[in-house]
Amino acid sequence: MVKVKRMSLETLRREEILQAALGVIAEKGRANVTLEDIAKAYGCSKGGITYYYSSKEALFKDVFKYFFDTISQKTQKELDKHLDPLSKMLSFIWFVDEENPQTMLMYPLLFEMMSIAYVNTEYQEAFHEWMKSRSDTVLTIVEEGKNAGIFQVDDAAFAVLTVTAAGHGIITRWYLDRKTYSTEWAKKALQYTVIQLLQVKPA
Amino acid sequence: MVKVKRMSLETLRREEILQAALGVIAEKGRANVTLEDIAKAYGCSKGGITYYYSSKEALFKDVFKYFFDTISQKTQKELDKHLDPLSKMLSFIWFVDEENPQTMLMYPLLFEMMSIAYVNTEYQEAFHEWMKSRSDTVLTIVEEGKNAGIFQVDDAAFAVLTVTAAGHGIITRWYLDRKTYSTEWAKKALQYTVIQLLQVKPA
DNA sequence: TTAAAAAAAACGTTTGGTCGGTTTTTGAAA
DNA sequence: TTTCAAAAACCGACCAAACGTTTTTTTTAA
Repeated sequence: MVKVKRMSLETLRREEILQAALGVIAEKGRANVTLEDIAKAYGCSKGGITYYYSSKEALFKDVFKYFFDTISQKTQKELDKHLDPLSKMLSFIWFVDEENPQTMLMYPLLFEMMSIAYVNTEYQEAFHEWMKSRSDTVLTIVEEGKNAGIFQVDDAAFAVLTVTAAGHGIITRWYLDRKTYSTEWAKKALQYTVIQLLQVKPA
Repeated sequence: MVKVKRMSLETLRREEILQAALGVIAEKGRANVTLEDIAKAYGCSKGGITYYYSSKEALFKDVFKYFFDTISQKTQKELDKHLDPLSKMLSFIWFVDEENPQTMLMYPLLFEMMSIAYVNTEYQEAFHEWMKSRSDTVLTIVEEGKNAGIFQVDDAAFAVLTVTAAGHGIITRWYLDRKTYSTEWAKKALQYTVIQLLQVKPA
């Protein structure tokens, strides 16, 4: 971990605290989290937290930034494993992985994000930017597939928004109600929506 | 409003308070709502609220129950306007109606619901039951369409879960980021997902 | 007059932020 | 290498504000 050694102590501590906070939020729900909870989870006192974060709000903002960054990085990492557009589009099933605690932690944050966004313009704006950058990434893939004749859909931009939105709905329901929306279903559904909504050319 | 006259005063007051609470939640976000906010919105004192609701939690629970009921009723009402399965499936665009404040109020509640559900088993269970009943309703329609040869998808149960989940994602993104996910897009996307995911027979 | 309905006041708890103090680390001088 | 003062890191008691709930008081209506 050269990176860690290079970090200033402050940067390191802030990230450690932030990750602890994320865990506590995912466990108790944002509204029920106190500074003491976070301090306890991290293993320090309340003073230790306020030493690195001027306010709870500031800390939470950083948590959400971390949430965005983590998802973007993971997405990119999975995309880079594949070359052809169809495989890339199907790589998004990494979202459906019950065994990966890191991934599972992100869902509560997504829900909290949406709950804040509908009332707070700053978060709403952040959500908008996130969606935009995400769409751009996917659009490149879809257009490439369209040019290659793999995706036969007319309107690539429209299809991108639709297939990503559909994916959003699928993983949301999977996370919240795995009794009805099983893991098996979620994986198949993600695949099915890609095939049907991008109109993948039959083999 | 014969119904209202038949109600006991208590039932009436409870419903009025509940609706006021819903409005305040949608406006300020659940975590930031106090009893005084609700009292002010309703036009009474804090004591007036506690006279009819033993606790804030009890009131909020009723708000979410109201939320479920309202959506179910509205859904049924829209479904009843149509006879053929395809029209019925397309009737769900009532969700996308910026001009209907009643409808728009429901989105914040949906987001709050999900935020509570991931941490509270009681709400999680309620969400599950809601999804189940919703799926059953749609399954009837899809099977009818399948028998009539309108929907050519193989697995009706699978398709139902997928098309409803996709719809969930579409309306969610539409509500939260209308800059990227325009109203026009949302309506087209709902239609498109029905057609593609249920494999509607070409005319 | 009495009981229900509503308001007002009081109460007690929780919690985020502050701040003075304590411990630990750092780095330069001896 | 040791010493030691200054800075950084961290602790935790305390405070004030916010809030849900309970209790008391007032108003309304039958």
